[in-house]
Amino acid sequence: MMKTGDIYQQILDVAESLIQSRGYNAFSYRDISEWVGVKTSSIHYHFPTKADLGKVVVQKHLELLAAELEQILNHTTWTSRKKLEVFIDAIVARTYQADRKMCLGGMLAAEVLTLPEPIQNEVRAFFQRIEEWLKQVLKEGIARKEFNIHLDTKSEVMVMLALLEGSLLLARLFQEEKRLAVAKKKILERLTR
Amino acid sequence: MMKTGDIYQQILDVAESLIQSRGYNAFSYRDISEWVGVKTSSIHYHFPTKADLGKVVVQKHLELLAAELEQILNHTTWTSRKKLEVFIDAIVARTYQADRKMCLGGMLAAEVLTLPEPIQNEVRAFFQRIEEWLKQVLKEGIARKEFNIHLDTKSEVMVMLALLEGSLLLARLFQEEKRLAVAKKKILERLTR
DNA sequence: GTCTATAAACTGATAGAC
DNA sequence: GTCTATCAGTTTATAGAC
Repeated sequence: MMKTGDIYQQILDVAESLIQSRGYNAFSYRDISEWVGVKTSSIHYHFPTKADLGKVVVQKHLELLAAELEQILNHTTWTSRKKLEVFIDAIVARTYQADRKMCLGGMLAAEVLTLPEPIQNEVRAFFQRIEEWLKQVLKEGIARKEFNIHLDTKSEVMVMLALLEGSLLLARLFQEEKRLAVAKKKILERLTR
Repeated sequence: MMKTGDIYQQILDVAESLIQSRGYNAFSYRDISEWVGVKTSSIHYHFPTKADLGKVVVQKHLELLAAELEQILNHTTWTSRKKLEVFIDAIVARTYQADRKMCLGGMLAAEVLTLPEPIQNEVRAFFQRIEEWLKQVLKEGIARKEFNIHLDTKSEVMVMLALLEGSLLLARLFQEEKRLAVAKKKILERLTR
């Protein structure tokens, strides 16, 4: 027995999963139709165009992640380092460890030149939010003298994110989770030197 | 006036360009047809299936890159650091600086779960070759006491490549070439500390 | 080697019955 | 809200004439 709105959510979940594993250009309403068990016309009822669907997928994905990031920040007893560790673990858990999925944002970033503009904008918003959060944690760690005072937070955040995304891409290609462990270690090492 | 085999090469060039900007799943024989000026059936004459075409694109791309890497290595008067710089510049020149293209291997790595197996294997071979080369340069630099003796070359190579790929992805998304400059700087910094 | 013609499958999308 | 039926356009691919 399913409650109202359940199909709507199921469509979003399947679409998110398909984008993370196959990409925006490699999934169709038919795929979703088969996974959810409704006809493609029903999907169009909830999401008139594929661009609409894609946009909502990224929005909801960001909403959930942002809430999780907020929670991490609120753990006042955690060190800044611990917060970064939990963040990285959270990302890996919903990507590589979840059926070798890629980061939603990273996948769409690769396809960016083919995406409808509204989706492009959501993808940028996604990474901007993550970078803001990382910057906040870095500054906190510096203020607490936990991290190196001479860190350039702006470029340090860029490096952390790029290293994480690149490692997700390559770990998936080679099926080597070790690459993610290395990335995590090196990201954390950079901060205390 | 065009010599024999020219169409063959043109098809490869256009396909390579389309994959780097749009991805394997977002280009069609029709696209190539329009760019090259031949019918799609003529493309099938040269490359019976799309998988064949994709595979040859990656093979040739790797061949050219490998030759360039070989040449870099042969500059006996260059420092190891200089060799790495030239390598990074070469990658950026044929990606971001060439119409915001993505790295061919990186793009295909994102789509890996949707690719025909022969292409998947070529993509892995592509990155394996790059990593071998990087390892060689690192070891050379260490032997010359140019780089830190305590470097773990295996994981250091992973970090360099992941950071480069992630930066290409994000620089493209935000149209910020600065991200590539930062990546280059940080990659080189890691080696002498 | 390139063309015309054609096929069969798939795509995102709409109209209208229930 | 979901369905059936249908659309026009696209995709990869083949057969056969030139």
